[in-house]
This record gives sequence, structure tokens and C-alpha cells, in this order.
Amino acid sequence: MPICPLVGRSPSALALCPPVRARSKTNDLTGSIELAGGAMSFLRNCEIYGEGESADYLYKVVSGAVRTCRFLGDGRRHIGAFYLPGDIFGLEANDEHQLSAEAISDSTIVVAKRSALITLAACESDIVRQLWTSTAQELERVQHHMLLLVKSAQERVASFLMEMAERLPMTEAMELPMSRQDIADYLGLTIETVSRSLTRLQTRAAIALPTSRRIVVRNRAALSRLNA
Amino acid sequence: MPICPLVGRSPSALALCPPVRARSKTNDLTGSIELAGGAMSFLRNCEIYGEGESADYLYKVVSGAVRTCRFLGDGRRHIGAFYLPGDIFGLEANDEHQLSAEAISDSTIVVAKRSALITLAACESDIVRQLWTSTAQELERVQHHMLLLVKSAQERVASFLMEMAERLPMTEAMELPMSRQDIADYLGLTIETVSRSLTRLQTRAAIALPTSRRIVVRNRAALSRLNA
DNA sequence: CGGCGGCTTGATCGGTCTCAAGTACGGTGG
DNA sequence: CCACCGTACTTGAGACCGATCAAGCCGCCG
Repeated sequence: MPICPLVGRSPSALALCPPVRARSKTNDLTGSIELAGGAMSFLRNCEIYGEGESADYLYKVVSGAVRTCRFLGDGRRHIGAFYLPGDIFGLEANDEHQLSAEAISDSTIVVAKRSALITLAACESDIVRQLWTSTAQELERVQHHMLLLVKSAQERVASFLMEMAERLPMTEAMELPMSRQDIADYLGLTIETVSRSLTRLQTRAAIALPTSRRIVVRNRAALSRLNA
Repeated sequence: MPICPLVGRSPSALALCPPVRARSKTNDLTGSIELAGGAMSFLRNCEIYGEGESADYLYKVVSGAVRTCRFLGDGRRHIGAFYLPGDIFGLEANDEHQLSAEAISDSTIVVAKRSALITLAACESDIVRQLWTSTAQELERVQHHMLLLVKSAQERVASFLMEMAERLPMTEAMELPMSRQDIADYLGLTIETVSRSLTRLQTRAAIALPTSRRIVVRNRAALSRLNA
């Protein structure tokens, strides 16, 4: 894991980017978070928060991409989620983060103090409802991810591609922000197996790989057929 | 899958058991649910709700045990969770159930109309907060389960045993309500692998198996050492 | 040009699945 | 009481998928 010459490690650090109003309407909290917080920049591979730290803040991706991850005892890494622009992360059941969060690429993140939102919620009761909604969405995402993990390697990679095809801005091809290692840890596979699955999908003409991070979905039906 | 000579399939069916006040304090919703709903009985292997049905109700286990599950395209079954007395289930991100729920053993379940709770929430704003808390707990549980699924078979079974040891009433030994097939589908393994893992734990003196459903944890440290 | 990191490809190993018996237990009927 | 049965569980042998180990390849940057 590379060293992080990071810009802001703690949420009190200098905000390098002005808040950007997102066009995404996926989450109602969006506005509230931006009201309550400031924007920060994180360099590639920098930690945004650590596993076990107290979950005092909520985060929203403005640009870039974020992974949440956790190391198992034997050094293996598990990635719980990828967050793309518009996504909210940092929601926890307890006051402690279960996984740590890291920037996958240079990213701008809006940070809001959780307690500030709760205070806001006292006046506008809708905020609690919105926090609940966001948590429920996260729950659904994790449930879906759980289903992934009981499938075969080929199925997992196909599912991953379909997920990304929905979430990434797509013009013909999509540009993956994450490395093969990230994908492997997300899917519970090795990089070799991920790579082989991708080339196999390519030879079957389901996808094309102009470059290793750029993927064209040629046959969406073939992909979904692999989803078990 | 056996046929279900079930007592109540829809929440409007006759409640055979009077509401029982639970001593569990694991969830604040507990009281509200019981206020808003009535108790029902479900026989072993009966469906409580189906995948895709609208999620109009919340449920609380009074006695017995419940599994939520989903069938994959090729017939494999995935179990998302086991719910024991005191647990709340049926919370969803959307208005549709992602998985179906079935009674593992004859069970008594308290059912509350979701809309009734939301109405209640209009007066007592705490209810929304409690719904949020329950959802967050569920999220944490699923995250934990996700971590399970990337471990080895031996680790998964050991983790499962430790989870059950915490949740089941224990006096020396614990009595599992679920079958080996249930465990296998919960852990993403086959019954044979589950069985082999258990006997291996027994030969290593980590557990004892007086009967197949009754398990004594002999060496908790040995189990947790296997958790990776 | 050389070197390095990220990715692909190949050969082998091992863990889990699959298929197939064998065993323990509970219930039912004689 | 036992004989019988069906279900749930265990155990064994072999196949297969994905991990591991080990080269090679590619793009990028100095």
C-alpha cells in the first residue's frame, strides 16, 4: 500500500474545493449534507477515516471514487463498497466505523458533522427520515453485494460490470476508477481470477477492453445471463 | 421443500397467540410493534412473506426462529439472516421485500402494519428514530455476514457458531433451531462441507456434538482463532 | 533506453463441490 | 416390543474451480 501524501486527513482540515451542487437526485440528504458541511480533497489512496474511529461525520462524494475496506487477520483485504459521485457514505449503526474509507482516485468529498444533522433534525423532522432512507438504501446495497459473494467467479465479475455500467457515466465505454486488486477484494476473488474472467468475457464477445480500465459492454444480455 | 399446512399466510389471518411482552431490550421498536400489532403463529417451513411482496408490515419474533431467503436462478438458495426471539425483521429499503421469510420451527410472530407505525411516528417523533436504529442494526448485521462469505469454510462455520453462541439461550449446550441445509445456505457452503467442518472442530476438541442439533462450545479461544 | 507498477497468461496445487454410500434418529404400524 | 421407513446427517472418493506461484507483457515515466 503506497504512502499517502494526503491533503486532509481529519475533517477539520482545509477544504480545498468549494461545495459543488450535485445534479444527482438519488438521495434527499444531499442538500442537507452540503448545507451542514464543507468540501475536502483527498489524494489517491488516502484514508478518509479509519476502521474503529468514531463515526462523527457523514460524507458525500462530489468527484472521484471511494472504497470502504477492512483487513482480515491474515492480511487479506475486504472491500465493502465503492462510492461514486453523488453517493453518501459513513453511515453506521454504532458510533464506530466498521470499515475504513479510502479515496480510490483523487477525490472531492463533502463532509457534514453528524451531530449537526441530528440538531437540524430536531427542527426539520424530515432529516431523520432522510437519514433512515439513506441507511435503508445502504442496507439494500449490502444485501445485493452479499448475494454476489455466493456466486461463481464468472458470475461475480459479470454482476460487477453490470453494477458499474449502471452507476458510472457511460458514453459507449466506461472508465473504471478502481484497480484489479480493488475489484478482486470487492468480489472476494484474486486479481488473476478477475483478469481471466474479463478476458473470457472478451473472447465471448460480451465486452471489449480497449485498455485495462476502459470497458465496453457489447452484449448486455450475455452478461445478465451469467448472473445466475 | 415441504408443503406448509400453515396457520396464517397473510397478516390479516387469525392470531392464535396472545401478544407476549418480551423481556428483550435489544430494540426500542419492540414496544411500539407490540402496541400496533397482533401475534400470529406459523408452522415450521411456512412462508411469512414472499420475495417481491410489498413490505407493508414489520415483524418481531416472540418464539421460534425465522430465516429470510432467496432462490438464485439455478435453484441454489441463499439465506440472508436468521431471526431469533426478540429480533425484528421485515425492514426494507423499498416497499418490496428483497427476500422471503419462513419459519424455521413453529413460531409466534408479532406483526405491525408499517403505515400504522409511520402514523404513530407523526405524533411521537422517536419512532422514526427507532426505525432508523433498527435499520442501522440490520445494516451492521449484514455487513458482518458479508465478511463471513469471503472466509474459508472452517472460518465460516466457526464464526457461525460464535454468532449463535451469543444469540441463543445457552446453558452448557446450545440447541440449533436450523438444519444443516439452512446453515449451509447461510454460509454459502454445502451441507457436506458444513458437516465436515463441524466434525473437524469436534476432533480438535473445540466443540462437542451430543446430538447433531445440540452443540457445546468447549474451547471458545480455538473457535475465535479460526475467525481469520 | 531501462525500470517499475499494473495487468495478463500459464502450470500446478488445494479446498470445496459433487456424487455416492453409509449411519443415526424418530415415527408409524404391526 | 420390534420391524420398517423416511429424513437428516455423516463419511468417503473423485472432479473441478479458483488460489497460488511464476513468468511474461504492456504502458508509462524518468
